[in-house]
Amino acid sequence: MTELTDFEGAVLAQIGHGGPITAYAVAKRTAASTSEFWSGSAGAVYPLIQRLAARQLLVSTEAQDGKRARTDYVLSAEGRKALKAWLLDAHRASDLGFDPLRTRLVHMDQCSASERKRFMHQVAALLEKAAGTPAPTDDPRLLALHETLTRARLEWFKAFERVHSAMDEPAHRRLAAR
Amino acid sequence: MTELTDFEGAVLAQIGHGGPITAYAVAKRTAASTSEFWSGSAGAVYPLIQRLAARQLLVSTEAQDGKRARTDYVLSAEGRKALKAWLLDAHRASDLGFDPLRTRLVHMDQCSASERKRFMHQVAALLEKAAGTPAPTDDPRLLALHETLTRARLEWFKAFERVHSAMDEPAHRRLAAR
DNA sequence: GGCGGCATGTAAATGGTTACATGATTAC
DNA sequence: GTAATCATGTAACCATTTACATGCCGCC
Repeated sequence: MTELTDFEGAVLAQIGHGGPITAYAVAKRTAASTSEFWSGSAGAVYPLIQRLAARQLLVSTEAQDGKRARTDYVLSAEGRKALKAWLLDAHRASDLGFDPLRTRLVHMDQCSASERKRFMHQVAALLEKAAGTPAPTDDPRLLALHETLTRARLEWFKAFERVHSAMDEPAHRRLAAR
Repeated sequence: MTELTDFEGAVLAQIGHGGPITAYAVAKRTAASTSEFWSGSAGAVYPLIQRLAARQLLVSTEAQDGKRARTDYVLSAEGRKALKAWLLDAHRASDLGFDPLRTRLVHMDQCSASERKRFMHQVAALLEKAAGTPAPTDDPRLLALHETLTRARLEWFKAFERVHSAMDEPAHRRLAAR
């Protein structure tokens, strides 16, 4: 069996936690998550869940809601095993992944000081806002995760800003400022 | 003109900084970056650069290295404009993006305490290692960015660990520990 | 009883990955 | 002089996105 992709793992984990659950509900929750990295579109989620079911990681049960057919999914034993292998993969977990902010900050030297200043201001405001907004959940663990994450992100950004702008100052100003 | 993807932006930025440069060099630098999110494979980079050139964001010049043909690229004026629009997009920049660690931590309740403990240990070790390894560059700004980032990531992880394990303790132990 | 939006999908386009191909160059 | 590796790609595959299709439900 080939390894789960990260999206497959995330969906499997959602089903493992919330199941029995429909593909529609998985899509909606994904779409509502704090990151915009996965859109949670039907076009992604329905085929993905069908693939997982074909691999026997999910078992489906047909149900009827009045006149509308519905398919509910839960993890199979195999599915739970695959989920754990994905979840507990420390090497994959500790990669940096993709951060649109980091990706841009690396190249900040390619714009003028005023452009940079304006950008840093805007970003700081958006990060502050994110840090002030609780996660869309009532699970205290997820709230804590989101809070520590957004706060750490903001602190990191500020630390970088300090270092970066310190480097902008010519040496004599840096000395004079002591 | 449609918006640049993040990978297109990152490649444009590399060319803007290092140009004139070949597709091969861009691919190699991408492959050597600290994140494994983009593989930097020829199959991704060559077509991407061809697309950017077709959109007139790059200008190419043919050169000869002994017997081997080579194509060098630099930004056009349009290309620099597009790069800045991508680079200074504060809204896209402040999204969380994709973090394989965050994606997993959200679901840590789905494994046993011992599995979780082992995982957290392994991850902590890997993050410590990353924080102790300087970025593969000699640009002091990038070094600083990488250092603040890896340190912040480690601090965030530890903060989460503290909160999470505090929640594991039954109330009387939490009180007794005062 | 018609209309907005809910629930369930499918189709085409896009963009990245792995794997392969091919000729030039370097190391031994 | 031949094996490894560099440099330049192309091809087949795969996952995700946007856009579309369709029938059901609740509401006015």
